[in-house]
Amino acid sequence: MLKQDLSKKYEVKCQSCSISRLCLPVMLAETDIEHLDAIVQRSRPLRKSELLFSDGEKFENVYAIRSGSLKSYTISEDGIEQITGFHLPGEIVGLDAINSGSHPSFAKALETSAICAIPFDKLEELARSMPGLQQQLFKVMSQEIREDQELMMLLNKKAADERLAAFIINLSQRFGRRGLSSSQFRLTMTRSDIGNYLGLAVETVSRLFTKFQQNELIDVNDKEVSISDAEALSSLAGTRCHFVQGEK
Amino acid sequence: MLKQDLSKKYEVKCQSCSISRLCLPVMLAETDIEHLDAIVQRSRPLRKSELLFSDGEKFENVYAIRSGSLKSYTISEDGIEQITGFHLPGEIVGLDAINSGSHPSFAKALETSAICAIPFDKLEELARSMPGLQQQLFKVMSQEIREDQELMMLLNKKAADERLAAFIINLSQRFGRRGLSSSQFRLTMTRSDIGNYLGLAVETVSRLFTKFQQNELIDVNDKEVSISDAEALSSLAGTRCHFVQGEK
DNA sequence: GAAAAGTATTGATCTGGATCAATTAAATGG
DNA sequence: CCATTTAATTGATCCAGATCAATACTTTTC
Repeated sequence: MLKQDLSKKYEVKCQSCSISRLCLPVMLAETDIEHLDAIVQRSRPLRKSELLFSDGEKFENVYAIRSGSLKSYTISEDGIEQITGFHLPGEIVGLDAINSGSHPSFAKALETSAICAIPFDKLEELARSMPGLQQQLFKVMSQEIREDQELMMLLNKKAADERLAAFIINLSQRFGRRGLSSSQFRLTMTRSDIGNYLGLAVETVSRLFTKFQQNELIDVNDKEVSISDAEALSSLAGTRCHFVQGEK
Repeated sequence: MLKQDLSKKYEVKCQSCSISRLCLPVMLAETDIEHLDAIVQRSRPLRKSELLFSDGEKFENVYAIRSGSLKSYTISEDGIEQITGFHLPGEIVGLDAINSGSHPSFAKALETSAICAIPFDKLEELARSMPGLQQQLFKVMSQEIREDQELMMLLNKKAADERLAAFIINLSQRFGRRGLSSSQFRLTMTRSDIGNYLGLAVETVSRLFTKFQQNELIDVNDKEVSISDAEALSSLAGTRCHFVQGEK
């Protein structure tokens, strides 16, 4: 590869980014996307286990995921890790830092991941002149609030198997929306991560994967999952499949 | 009271509102507050158990609480209620509806409560010309996201007594910030509401109140709570060594 | 102001999932 | 490549808190 290519290697413009329709530009006109693109900073991809930001770090950017996946988590005073979310391409990470001015959580790559850093002060300024961008920012944050409410229901009111089923269905839908198979995918997080997120012990998660397999709901081979009976899994999850079928 | 007074009865302007420093106007100049005040709609207070909005209702306003308290909650398909938050004066309710355009939750008054309705389209428009207001909106939403993360930690990783202690400490701090006593206050929600919110059975909540009283952490008389040992209660809410026995 | 409905407390019992323990499998790194 | 660490599975045991049950108290309604 030529030298000049290296410096441009990660320069996928918003205009040509494959997941822009799931990301901040979703509501923007072509010319507006260019303005957004102009403030976006791209750097070399994060490798597995590398941190995007840490608790206590000064808040300067929010981050859009272009490819790969991350987990975000907090660590309490007594050193206990709590995973607060898994993030896929098109999603915005770091919004929890706006209020205090410093990140209250960590974000770590679960696999090699390409990230766009967006300086928040510039984004705010841009949002003032671009109604569609302001709206999209409000929507993204609103959605995160709503999703946390659903998660609260999951953690407070659902049994272990319902939680795991909901988790798998949720991942499936999110993969589907990104143009990937919603019936077959690779888990980039460990069983322990899943348990941590869902408030279950690793052993319970492992046993449930085995049980789901025995009941022919899914076919699981280590990290590789394929959904055999989406209907039954959804009904166990207790969530209506609000996306009409037709995805492969 | 004279007739013309009735029509003006609830017209407490933002400029003279006692909790404006905790509400949206916090970062605004006097003239900006006037603009905000101009779009705020006030009506007769909600009485106990009246709904501010319901799941499925078209999203038009966000709401600022002037006095009283509310709970917000979702109801799953199988009819199970999940309380997602309790709201005090100065807090903004309804932000979870921005994304979908319709409310995904209910908000119900826990006592007689004065509410300001703020048309969101007008608020968005105003935010474009008022950087401080846009910033405050982002901050309020960011804070809600961060608080939900903390709650997730509480629900996933903490024992029943730690959850209730954290809940009481949290309420105490919020009352304090509103110029009320942080050591003595009235719970406006039922034991059942508290249990629902914290993922505990009513019986467990009731038993814990009794136990906290016996251990002289609090003094509780039905809805009236006074904190006797804030130090101990805080430490219970935060860190706790799982190996130490000694409680009977 | 009596009846009904909702709220709170306390005791007895039961159980889902945590914890402990052991083994196997898969990454990681020197 | 082998060695070490980390991840996953499966079995056995245990317990925090749910559930069931009974009573009392408090608020609402007619």
